[in-house]
Amino acid sequence: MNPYTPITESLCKHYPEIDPADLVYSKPPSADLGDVALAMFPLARTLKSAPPKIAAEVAEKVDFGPLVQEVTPTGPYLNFKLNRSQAIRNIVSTVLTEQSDYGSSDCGKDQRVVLEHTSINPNASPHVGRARNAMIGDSLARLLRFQGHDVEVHYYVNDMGRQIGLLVLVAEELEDLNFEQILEAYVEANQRAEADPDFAEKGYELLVRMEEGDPEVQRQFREVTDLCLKGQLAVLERLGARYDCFDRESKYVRDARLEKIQEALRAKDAVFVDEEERLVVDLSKLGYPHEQGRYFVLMRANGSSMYGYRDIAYTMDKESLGADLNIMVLGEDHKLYAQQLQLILESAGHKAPESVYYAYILLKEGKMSTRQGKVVLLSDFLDQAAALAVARVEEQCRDLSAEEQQAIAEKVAVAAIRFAVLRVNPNKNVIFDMEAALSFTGDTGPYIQYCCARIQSILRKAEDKIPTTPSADFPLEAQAEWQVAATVAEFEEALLAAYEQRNVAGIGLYALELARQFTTFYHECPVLIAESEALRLARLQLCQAVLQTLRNALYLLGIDVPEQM
RNA sequence: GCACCCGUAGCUUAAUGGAUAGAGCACUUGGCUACGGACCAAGGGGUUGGGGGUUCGACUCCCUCCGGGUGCGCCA
Repeated sequence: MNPYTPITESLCKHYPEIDPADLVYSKPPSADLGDVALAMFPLARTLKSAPPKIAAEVAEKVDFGPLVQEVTPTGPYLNFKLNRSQAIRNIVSTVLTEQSDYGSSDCGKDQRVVLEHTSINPNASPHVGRARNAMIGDSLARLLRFQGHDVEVHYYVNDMGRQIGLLVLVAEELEDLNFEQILEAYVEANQRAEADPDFAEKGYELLVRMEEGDPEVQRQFREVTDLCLKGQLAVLERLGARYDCFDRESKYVRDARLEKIQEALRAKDAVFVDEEERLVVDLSKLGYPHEQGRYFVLMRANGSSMYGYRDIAYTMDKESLGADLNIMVLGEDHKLYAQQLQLILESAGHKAPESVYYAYILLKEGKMSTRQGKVVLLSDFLDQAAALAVARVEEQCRDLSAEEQQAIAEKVAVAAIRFAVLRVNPNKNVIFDMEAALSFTGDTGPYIQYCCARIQSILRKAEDKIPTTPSADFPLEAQAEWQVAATVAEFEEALLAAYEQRNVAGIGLYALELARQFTTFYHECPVLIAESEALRLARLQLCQAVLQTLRNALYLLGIDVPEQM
């Protein structure tokens, strides 16, 4: 919602040539300048005049109606002092009416989306680095749905390939393999393959038999990957990530569509068998401009397929679902690979999906390393965070059962990790600081949850049924009241930016800002013991509106709001 | 070597090319007879990696150098 539309309308009425999209409202740098500011720069071209001149002229000539109490031109800016009571009333009323839809601009209406994310290799317990994909993907799915899209979330299960072959070999030697042992088994398998060429060769042989359809080998692959996937999903489930479809890579080994791709490549003379008998694509024939990354191997000499070959079939399969948007979340290490895949698909007249990239999560000590044990496992983090949180909850929510306390602690733990990861722009490396992520103070998910808990505490104590329509007598005009309401009004714009940029980081920063504004209001403006009944009710409604907005924002980040904590 | 991403306060980070670069952590000082102190108020701390350029105006765009991340023919 935009509470400033009356201003826009007045301006456009006086200057019909103005494009309303050029009117961008912002907060003035200092509160005594006014309640809302409007920059004149974008109007300079259409009105053929200098911004400061425009500001002065507009302030003198345009009648802005009852919402605006005062207009002051300040250089190239126009600063408005508003009838705050009226403006806040409009904002609160909108939120209380739209409730859990508040903030949606419904821009994805009637559009279907296929979104693939997470797709962790089934060989180990997910660490927080891998989980960045799941958190970004899951939040993106929530945002797309919130904006009206019909979203289908896909998870590609890499249930074959050399790594699984080696894992099967190690698994054979163990009595009963469980999920916890797989991380170790995987490391061991790789070390052995490096040291012992025969062992490595056995892995490749297993792969060939798998692709040829040997039922026993297929059973073994299935057993190992199922075990891994099940364990991984249990951890991802704690994060709140949900998937609609699991697509197994092994399904795409002998896909008929790959023949068509080969034909198209041959027609452009872009595929050849190299000196080591591999089937290779020469991407330079498809317009790839560099020497590095020019070759893309489809099949090994022994006839088994490479990952990319199967992925071509999988990508076409997703394309055939006919969605309006086809999006995948990828680590930045896949950038070149995705570009290569795109060239191949487009050469055969297919459309590659839109990629959303994210950079790696690093530790303060440097890169995460499985072999050196320098990883933070997601489950370990959640366990530690929940243990810390439950100690606090036991103190502060004594009337609750142990189960309820544990459930709250788990929500706090998830908020801590999801917020710590999602608030950073995805193209930047996240420096993951275990201590900071476990502290729950400052710019954190639990801080926002705490703000919500306080609001709910007020609402509980008020015991009023809060009407969704604010009364005509709505005496909110204090600075803190205005600031928090104005921030509430910015929600839709923040979500639209997140949607367009496919970047949910802004939602986290927005929620943080709103929570901070509310806390200032909370300390300055007593609600339950306000001077008048009208003021008390208006403030309760403002509280309700802030809570609703924070809930909606946190929902998009996959963070639950506990009633108490 | 080539390509892509990043570099902002001691640390972690924010800013559709626009007003005085905004927060959190840490540090200093103050605030609980409380609508919940997982909090608030105030303070110190910045040549936005270096150097050029474009622009009325650059953290933002272009060039270059330095530093970090990522990728570059039988891993997935």
